[in-house]
Amino acid sequence: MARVRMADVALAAGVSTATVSMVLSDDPGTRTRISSETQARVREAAERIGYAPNSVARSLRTQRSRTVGLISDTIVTTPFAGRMLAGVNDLAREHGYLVVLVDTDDDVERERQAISALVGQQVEAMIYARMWHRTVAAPAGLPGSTVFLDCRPVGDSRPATVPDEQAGGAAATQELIAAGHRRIAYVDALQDADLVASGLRHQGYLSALARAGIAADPLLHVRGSSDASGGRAATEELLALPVERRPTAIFCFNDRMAMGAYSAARRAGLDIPTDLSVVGYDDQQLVAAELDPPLTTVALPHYEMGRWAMEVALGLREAEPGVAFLMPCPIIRRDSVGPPSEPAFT
Amino acid sequence: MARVRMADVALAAGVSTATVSMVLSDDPGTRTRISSETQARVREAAERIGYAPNSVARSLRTQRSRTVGLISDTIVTTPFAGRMLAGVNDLAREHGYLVVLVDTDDDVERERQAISALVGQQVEAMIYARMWHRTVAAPAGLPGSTVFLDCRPVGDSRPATVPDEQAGGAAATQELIAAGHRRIAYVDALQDADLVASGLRHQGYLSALARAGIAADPLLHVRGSSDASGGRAATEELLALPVERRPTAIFCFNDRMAMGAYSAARRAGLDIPTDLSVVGYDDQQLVAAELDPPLTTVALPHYEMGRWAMEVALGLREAEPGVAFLMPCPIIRRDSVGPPSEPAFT
DNA sequence: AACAGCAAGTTAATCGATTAAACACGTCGG
DNA sequence: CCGACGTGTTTAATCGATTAACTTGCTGTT
Repeated sequence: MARVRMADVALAAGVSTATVSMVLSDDPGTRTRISSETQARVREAAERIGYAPNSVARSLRTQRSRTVGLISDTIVTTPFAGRMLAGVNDLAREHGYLVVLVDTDDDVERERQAISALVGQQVEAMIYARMWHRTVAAPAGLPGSTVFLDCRPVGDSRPATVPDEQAGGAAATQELIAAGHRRIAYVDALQDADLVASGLRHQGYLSALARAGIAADPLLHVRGSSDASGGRAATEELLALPVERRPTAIFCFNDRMAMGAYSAARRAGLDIPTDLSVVGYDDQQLVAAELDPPLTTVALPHYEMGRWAMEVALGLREAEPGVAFLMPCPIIRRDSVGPPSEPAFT
Repeated sequence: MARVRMADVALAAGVSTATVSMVLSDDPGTRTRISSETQARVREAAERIGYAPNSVARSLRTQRSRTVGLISDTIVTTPFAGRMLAGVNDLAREHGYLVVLVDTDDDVERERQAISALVGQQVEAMIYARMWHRTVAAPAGLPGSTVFLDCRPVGDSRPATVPDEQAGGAAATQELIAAGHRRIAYVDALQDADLVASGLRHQGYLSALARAGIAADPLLHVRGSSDASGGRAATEELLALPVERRPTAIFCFNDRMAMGAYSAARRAGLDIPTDLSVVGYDDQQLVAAELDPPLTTVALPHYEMGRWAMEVALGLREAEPGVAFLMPCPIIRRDSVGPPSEPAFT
C-alpha cells in the first residue's frame, strides 16, 4: 500500500521527474514547453498508476502550504461558530486552501501552543477569532499576516472585523419607531466591560431615538442576565410600570432575552405583536424563526465576517489598517412587530 | 524575517544539526546520550534565537503529519456541529494532533476534492462526519483509517458511531410512564428514508410502552415537519381529540417540535407541565434550557461521539468492526414533566 | 601493548516535490 | 561549415528535519 510517488510516474512514462512535475503543474509559467505527446504519456501514466501529489513535500519545497490557521476561543458553546467557520471555509475552498482549526477554550497556555503549532505548520495566514465581539490584547507570536475576526486587538494595526453593533441597535430601534412606537424599552444585558456589544447597541438605540425626536426615558433601560430568564425578569419589571409609563415595544439585547420577554408577555396576558412589539438581536439559528410569533431581529453577520477575514488573509482584499471593519447587521423582519395598541401621541 | 532553522541553532551552539535534533526531541529513544552540558547549550541557543521547528519538514521526513482530517457535510446549519467538533478537537489537542477541517456542503464533487486534498496532506487518519444521523455509501478514496461519525457506512467494516436513538426514545417514554402517564403521544417527523432517527426513536417509544403493559394507540402517533410549526400543528391535532382519547403527555421528535407543542398548549389554555407533559429530543443548545418551562429532553451525545471517533482514529481505542458503536443518549431532566392531571387508571 | 567497549558527537542519506541550469539535437543564416 | 538559436528534456540542488552509520577519544582489562 505504498504511496505512489512522482518518481513512479516518471518511470512509468519513461521520463524524468522534472518532466512529470512540469506536466502536472500545468500553469503557463512552466518555462519550457513539453511536447503534447509526452504530456499525454505522462498524464496517462499518472492516471493509470493512481498518482496523488504529496503536498507536504510540495509545501516544503515551495514554502507555500496553501493552508490557513484558525484559532478560536470556543467553538463549543455558540451556534454562531458554524456560520463564521462556514464563511472562512467557503472562501478557503474556493481558492484551494485548507483550514486548520484549533480551539483554545480560552486558555492562555493552549493558545500559546496553538499559535506555535500553526506557525510550525507553515500556515500562510492566521485568523484569530473570538466567538463574542470583544476587545483583546493580541497574543504574542501571531504572524504579521493575522486577521482578527469578531474582536478588536488593542494597539495593533492588523486587520480586524466586527459587527456594526451601533448601526444594528439603531436599525432595531428605528424599526419600532417606524411602526409608530414612541415608548420603546431597551432590555440590556448586565454590565460587563468585555461585552462591548451591549454598550454599542445601547448607543444605537439612543441615537435612533434622538433622530426621531423622542426623549429617552431612563426607566425604559433595564438589565438582566443575557438569557431567557434575565429577559423575562427585566420585561416583568417593565410591565409592572404604571400603564402610562409602560413601553409598547421592546428591543432586547439578544434573541434569548427576547424569548424571556415572550414568556413575560404571555404571563401578563399580552399578545405579541398586538399588545407588545419585540425586536431581538443575533438571529439565532433555530430560535428566532421558531418562536411564536417568529421574531423580528437583527442578524449578526458571522458568515460575512468569516469570508471577509479570509479574503483579507489571502490578500484578495485590502483592509484599512488600524481600524476594525464594521460589518453591517441586517434587520430580519418577521412577525413580532406591529403598531402600538393605543396610537402614540406626542 | 527569515525563519530560524535548526541549522541556525546548530551554528549558535557550535554543534551539528543532528545533535540539535536529538536534544530537542528529547525522547529516551534517542540512541546516544548527549552530555547535559551540550544539551543545555543547545537549549539555550534555541531559546535565544527563537527557534521553532518546521513541522512540514519533519512530516516529510518522518512520514507522520500529526494531523487528522475531518470531512463534514455541513457545519453551517446545525448547532450540534460545535459539540462534535469540540469532542474531536479536544482529543486531538490532548495528543498533540491538529485537525484539518473541510466542509463539503454535501456536494459529491467537493467531497472528492476534499478527500484527495486531505490524503495529499498526509493526514494520519480521517473522520467522516455527517451532521444528522444517516446511513451513507462510503465515498471512494477514504483511507483505511477512516472513522465514521454520526453515520453508518453501508457494507463497510470501518469503525462508526451513532447515537443510540432507540434507547433514547425508550428513555424519554419511560420518563413519562414513570411520572404516571398512560396516554403518551409521539409527535414524529415526516417520513423520510434518510432520517433513521425518526424510526428508531419510534421503536424505542413502542418498546417502552410495551414493557409497561400499555397498548400503543395509533391515534397518538402523529407527524409534522420537524420544526416548531410542524410540532404545533401535530400537537393541535392531538388536542382536538375527544377528551378521553387525548394524551396527557407527548414525546416530541426534537426540541424544535417541542417548542411548537408549547405554542399549541399555550393557545389551548393548557399549562405545562400541569395539564400536559412534554419531552423533547436533542437538548438543543440555547433552546431546551431557555424554554418556559425548561424542557426535559434527551441529549444527543455529540461531544462524546466526537471524542470516540478521534480515539479510534488515533488508535487509542479498539472498535468492534462492522457494527456501529451506539452512544448512549442521556435524559436531561428539567421542568416540563409532571404527573397527569387526572390520575391514570387502568 | 593491544584491544574491547563506551560515551559523545558528526556525516551523510533521506523524505518527495520544484526549478534553475545544463544538455542534446536539430535547423538555419551567413 | 560554423556558430547562433530553438526545442524538448534531464541533471542536480534545494526546502528543513531525522536518523543509521560512522568517527573520535577515552577508560579499563588482560
